[in-house]
Amino acid sequence: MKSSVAHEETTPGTRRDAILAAALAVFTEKGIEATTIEDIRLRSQASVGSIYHHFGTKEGIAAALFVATLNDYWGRLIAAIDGKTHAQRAMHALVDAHIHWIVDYPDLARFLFSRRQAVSAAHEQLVRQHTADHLRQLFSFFKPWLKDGTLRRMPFELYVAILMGPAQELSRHWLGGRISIDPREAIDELSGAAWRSLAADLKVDANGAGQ
Amino acid sequence: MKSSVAHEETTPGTRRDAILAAALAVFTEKGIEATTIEDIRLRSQASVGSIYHHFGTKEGIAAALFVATLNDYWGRLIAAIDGKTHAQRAMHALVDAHIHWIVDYPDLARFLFSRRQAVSAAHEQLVRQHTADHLRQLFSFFKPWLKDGTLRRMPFELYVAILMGPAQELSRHWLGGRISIDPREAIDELSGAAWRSLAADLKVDANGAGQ
Amino acid sequence: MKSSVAHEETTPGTRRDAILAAALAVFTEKGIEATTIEDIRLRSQASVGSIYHHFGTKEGIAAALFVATLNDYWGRLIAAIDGKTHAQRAMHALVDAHIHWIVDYPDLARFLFSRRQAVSAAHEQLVRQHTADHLRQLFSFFKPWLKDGTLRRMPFELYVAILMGPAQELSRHWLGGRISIDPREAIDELSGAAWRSLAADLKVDANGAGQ
Amino acid sequence: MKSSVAHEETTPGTRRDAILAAALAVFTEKGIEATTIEDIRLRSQASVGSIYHHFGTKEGIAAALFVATLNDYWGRLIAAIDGKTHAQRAMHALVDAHIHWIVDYPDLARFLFSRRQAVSAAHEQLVRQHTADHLRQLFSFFKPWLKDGTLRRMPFELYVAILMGPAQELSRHWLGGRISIDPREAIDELSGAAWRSLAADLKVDANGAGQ
DNA sequence: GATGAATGAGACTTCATTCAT
DNA sequence: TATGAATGAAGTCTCATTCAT
Repeated sequence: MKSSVAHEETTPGTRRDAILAAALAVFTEKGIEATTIEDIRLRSQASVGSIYHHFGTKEGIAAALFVATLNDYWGRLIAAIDGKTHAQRAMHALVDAHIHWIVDYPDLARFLFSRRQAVSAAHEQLVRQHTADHLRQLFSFFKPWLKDGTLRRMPFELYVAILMGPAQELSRHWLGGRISIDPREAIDELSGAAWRSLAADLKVDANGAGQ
Repeated sequence: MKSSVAHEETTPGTRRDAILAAALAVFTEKGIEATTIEDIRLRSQASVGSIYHHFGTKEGIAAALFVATLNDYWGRLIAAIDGKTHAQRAMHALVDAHIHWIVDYPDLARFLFSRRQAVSAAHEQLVRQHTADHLRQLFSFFKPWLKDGTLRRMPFELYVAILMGPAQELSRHWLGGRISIDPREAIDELSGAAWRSLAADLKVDANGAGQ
Repeated sequence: MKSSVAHEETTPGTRRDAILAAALAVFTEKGIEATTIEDIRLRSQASVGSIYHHFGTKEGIAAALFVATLNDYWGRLIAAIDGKTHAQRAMHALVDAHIHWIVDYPDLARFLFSRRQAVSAAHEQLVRQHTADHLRQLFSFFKPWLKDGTLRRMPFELYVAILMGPAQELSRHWLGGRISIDPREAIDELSGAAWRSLAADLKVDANGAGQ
Repeated sequence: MKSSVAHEETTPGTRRDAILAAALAVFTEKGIEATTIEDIRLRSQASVGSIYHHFGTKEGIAAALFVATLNDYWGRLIAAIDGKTHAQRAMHALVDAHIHWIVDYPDLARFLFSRRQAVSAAHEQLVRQHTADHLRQLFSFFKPWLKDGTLRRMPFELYVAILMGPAQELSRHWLGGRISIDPREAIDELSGAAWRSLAADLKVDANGAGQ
C-alpha cells in the first residue's frame, strides 16, 4: 500500500519513497510527535541529510504523507460511487469503500484520522483545500437525488455526518483495537442504517414517524 | 466544569486540583505533547516538584485528567437517559446530552476525543476499564427494548456506532472548526436519524412516536 | 552486624539505628551518591522529616555510618593483636582479623573501602583523626619488635603497606567479585608472606639476598 | 599522557579526544558522579550534542576513558617485564613500572583505581575482558619460574595480591594524600619484600640474587 | 520526635536542523 | 544528491532540603 500512496506523488525518487514508507511505519508505531528523524533514518536507510534534502522539515514529511494518504482515500471513495445511479446503491458503495480502505490499510487510516497531530498549522490550509475539493466532488453525485426528492433535505455537513458517521465511529473503535467484530461484516447493516436515516419518504412515515 | 472534573477525585487537594485545571487549559491550547511541564507550572502556580509529587509523570497528569473527564462525560449521558421509558426518547436524550456536553465544554471534549495521544499504554488499561463499565451501564437501559422487539437486533458495538456515530462525527468537525452550524440545532435531526436507523419496524411508530 | 556498628553510637534510638541500617543496605546496593533519601526512607520505614531530624544531611548519614564502621573494623584489629607477644603471631592475628571481618561483613567492608565517595570534605578531618588514633595504637604494639631487632626498620607507612597490602588487595578483588577463592584459606599464606617480608634477619640473608 | 590514552582509540577524532581529555580532568577534580556534562562541555569546548554523539551517555565517556586508561597502564607493566630473564628482576621491573606510572599520571591512576564508580554494570563486562587478557599475558611471563621451582606455588590470584598489593596499598595512600614519602624511594624496598615473600626457598638466592 | 507536601535548582538527555565535505 | 558530525535550545524528571502541622 505504501507504494500506492507514494505512487501518487513520485515516480523518480525511490529514495523519497523509502523515506515516506519508513515515516508511515514509524508514525504508526509511535505517533507523529514521538517519532524522531533518527527513527525514520534507521527505517529508511537514508541519511539525515538526505531526508532533509527531500522534505525540508519533519512536518514536511508528515504533510506530504498526509496529502498523499488523503488523496488515496478520497480517490477510493469517488471511484466507488462513480456511475452509481441509485441513491441507496451509492450509499452502500461509499460505506463499502470506506470500510475496505480502512481494513486494507489500517496504518494509513490511523494516520489519516489523527488529523490534528498530523498536520501543523503551516500545512492546514493545504489540507483543507484538498478536502474541500473532494467533498464538492462527492456532493455533485448526490445533488440530483436531493433535487428529485429521493433524499431528505438537510445541511450538507449534517448529511455527511449521518451518512458516514456510523461507519467512521465503528472504524475508529476497530483501529483502536477496542472492538472485535470485523467491520466488513457490518457494511450492509451500516449502509442500511444510512439509507433509512436519509431516505426522504418511507410510506410508513405517513403514520407519524417524522418524529 | 474544571471543578466538576476535579470534584470526583479530591477534596483535600486544592493544589492537586489547580494543577489539573491548568493542565487541561494548556493541553487544550497546545495539545498534550506540545505542552510542557513549565507551561503547567506557570498556569497552576505550583512548583515542578509539587507537580511530580502528585502525578509522577507528565503522562500521569494526562491520565488523571482523562479519567476524570471520561467519568464526567459518561455521567452526563447516563443521567440523561435515566428514567426514560420510551426508546425514541432515550435516544433523543442521549444525543442531546452528548451534543450539549460538547458545546458546553469544548476543551474537555477535544481532550477526551484525542484519546490516542492522551493516554499512554501505561494507563490504557485503566481507561478501558472505566469505559467498559459505562458502556455496560448504558447497555442495561436498552436491553428491554431489544427484548420486546422495539429495536433491531445487532451487535452491541454496531449499535453504539449507529446511535452515536453521526452526533460524534458532527461534533468532531465542529470542534475542529471545520463546520459552521450550531450542533445544538442538529439534535432533533440526528436523534431522528438514529431512531429511523435502529427502530425495529416502522409500524410500531404509529403507537408511541410523538416523542 | 548492623547492630554491632550502630551499637557503638547509640542505645536510645531504635529509629536512628533503623535508618543507619537501611542506609548501609542501600549504599551497598547502589553506591552512596546514587542512593537517595527516598531509598533510605523506604527501607527504614522512617519519614523524610525523621531522617533529617536525626542526621541533618545525607552526608551526615554517610559520615555517621563511616565512623561507626571504621571504629568497628579497627576495634577488631586491635583486639586481635592485643596480648600477642611474638611478632609473627601478631602479624598472623592482624591478617586473620582483617580477612575475617571482611568475609563476615562484606557490605560494611565495601562501604569502608570506598573511602573517597563515602566521606565528604566536611567530614574528612574527623575520619583522619580517628584513623590516626588507631594507627598510633597499632604502632605501639610493634615498637618493641622494631627496637629489639626482630623486624626490619623502614618508614612506618611502608611498613603498613607491606604488612596489610596483600591481604587488602586480595580482599578488594574478592569484594568486587573478581576472585573465586575463599580469602580465609589464604590467611596463612598471606601472613607468612608478610613475615618473610618484614622479619629482620633470616640467616640465609647472609648469602646476599638483601637484594 | 592524555594523548597517550587517547592515542589508542583514535586518529580521526580530534574532537573526541578533546572530550576524553576534558572528562579525565574533571573526573579527577570532582569525582565521576559529581561531574556534570556541563563541566565536560566547558572544558572540552564541545557542544552537548557532540558529546552525546560520540559517547551516548555520561557513563559511556567514563567507560571509554576507563578502558583506554586500563590499557595504557597494563601496556606499561607488560613492556617493563618483557625480556626480563630473572624472576627477581622481573618483579622489580613490575613494581618500578607500577609506581612510576602512578607518580607520572596520578589523575589517571586515581581514575583507574576508582573502578567501582567508574564503570557501570553496563560496561563491566568489557572491562573484565580486558583485565583478564592482560592478566593472562602477565602470567605467561611467570610460568617458567613457577615450573622451574624459582617461585613458590600458590593460587594465581594470591600471587598477584602478594606481588603488587604492597605497592598498590602505598600508591592508594599516596594518591589520597595521606602519606608524605615519595613512592619512588620505596621501590627497592617493596620489590625486595615481594621477592622475599614469593621466592621458593632462599638457598637459590645465593646463585642469582645480585638484585 | 514524626510526618509528608512543597520547593526549585539543576542534571541528563533528546532532537530538529545545519553545513562542510 | 548524499553523508554524518556538530549544534544548542529545551524538555522531563530527580532529589536534597525545608517547614507547617
